Order: sequence, then structure tokens, then C-alpha cells
Amino acid sequence: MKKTRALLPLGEFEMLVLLAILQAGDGAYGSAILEQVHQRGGRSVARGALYVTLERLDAKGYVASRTEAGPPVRGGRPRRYYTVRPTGLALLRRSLEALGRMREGLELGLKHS
Amino acid sequence: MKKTRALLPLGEFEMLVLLAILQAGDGAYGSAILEQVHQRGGRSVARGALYVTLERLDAKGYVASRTEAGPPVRGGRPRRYYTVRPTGLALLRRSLEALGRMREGLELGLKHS
DNA sequence: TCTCAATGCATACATTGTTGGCATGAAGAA
DNA sequence: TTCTTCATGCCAACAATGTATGCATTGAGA
Repeated sequence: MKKTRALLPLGEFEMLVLLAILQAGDGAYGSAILEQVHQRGGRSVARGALYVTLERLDAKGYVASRTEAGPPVRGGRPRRYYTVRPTGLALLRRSLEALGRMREGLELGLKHS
Repeated sequence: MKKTRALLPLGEFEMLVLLAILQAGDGAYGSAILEQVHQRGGRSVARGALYVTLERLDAKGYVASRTEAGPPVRGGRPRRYYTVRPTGLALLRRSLEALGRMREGLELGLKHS
């Protein structure tokens, strides 16, 4: 984490990234997160886009990261793993709940939740 | 509608506004929409923020608007009513579905949908 | 050695998000 | 009638988020 900025609502992509980190669980490093966004989010973004967002989420204290030695296949070279911090999780919940309330009673015929 | 720009993913606030219009139904004019965002979205934004967003959604063809005579209490002065167009609805669905898939399997303990 | 693949990060620019204040016109008070 | 107050809508400006390209590093394997 770099500094502690405002407590503004999460952007759309920020939500996706936060959720992707949660989905990736322990192995949440760049490519894995990107993969989640691609698969579930059904959207392909450039790696750079992800890293910039991760950096910003980090700066706001919503995620934490540790640089750990990678798997042997990778020659043990380090990777940067991310985790969602309580603040980030809380904010994510708030955003999702707002959307949920916003949707209440509407018949949108979504294919998923 | 002004012009037809890109087909990028909807921003967070844009989703809220689109949903708010749907919630407001027939009476979807500025203040009514704002009220929905405030109540359900649990967030207070300046009127200007809403109008700018509506304008942009309009420019992208996601919403349509008609200026109609307002109620007698208002001396019949006109109001601008908005409706969500098919394109906007489709995009909204896509965004919500992506979030839905992104959430699948996660135990977030949300208070609502 | 040389090349390739996997990562992460920096740069730059486009799009969104947000606020504050201006303007108009009817209603109601003075 | 004149003044003040709402209710609306909109514009200018600026902050934050979204996104693509491309550079740099470092083992693996040819």
C-alpha cells in the first residue's frame, strides 16, 4: 500500500478485479487474476490495464500484495500475489448491495445471478 | 441522441442510472431518477452529475428522452423524461451478468441480491 | 549464446465520475 | 406588482478510472 486516498465508490473494473482476486484465492497473481476476468467477466483486457488498477487499489488500501517465490516451473522467480483487504471487501459489498437494491423488483431476465 | 460512440463496458454510475430509470418507469425525469439513486443506491450525487451522465448515455444511444409538459402543480412547465433503449438494456444485462458470474461461488454475505 | 515466454511496470491518453454554480420560469409572499 | 423561492436542466472544469502499447528483466531450452 502506498497512501490512503479517498473512499469513493468502486469503479466497474475495480469491482471485477476485486472479485477476480477473491476467485483466484491463494494463487492471485497477475495472470491468474486476468484469467478470471477473462473467463467469468467475459472480457479481455490488456495486462497493463490490470496492473494499473491493482496499483491503484493498493494505493487506496483495498488490496495488499506480497512478492513470493514462484513455482519451480518458473525457476522460482518471484511473483506478486494479491489479497483483498477488509476495507476493500467492505466497499465491494457496499457496491454490490447497492446494485442489488437498484435491481429489486425489475424483471431483467438475466442469465445468471 | 447526439452521436453514436463506442460500445465500451458501462461504468458503475452508468449502471446505477440505467437501473434508476427503469425503476422510475414512466416518471423517469431528473429528480425522480436522482431519488432512486439516492434511496436504493444509498448514495447522494449532485444533480449535475446525473445530467452529465444522462447526456452521455443519450449520446451513446443507450437512452432516449422526450420533453413533455410537466404536471399542473408545476404550472405545466416541461420536464425531460428518459427511457432506456434496447441497446442500453442489453449492455446493462451484459454488465450485470458479468458481475454475477464473477461472484459465483463466493461467499460474500451480502444483505441483498 | 540466442531466443522465447512469463511477469511486472511505466507512459500516455480516452472515458467516466463529480461538484458548483448559472439560468429560466411559475408560485407564493410582501 | 415586485421579490423570493423552488424546481429543473445544463455547462464548465477538474478528478478519478479505464485501457492499450511497449519496455525491461530473468530463467528455460534450443
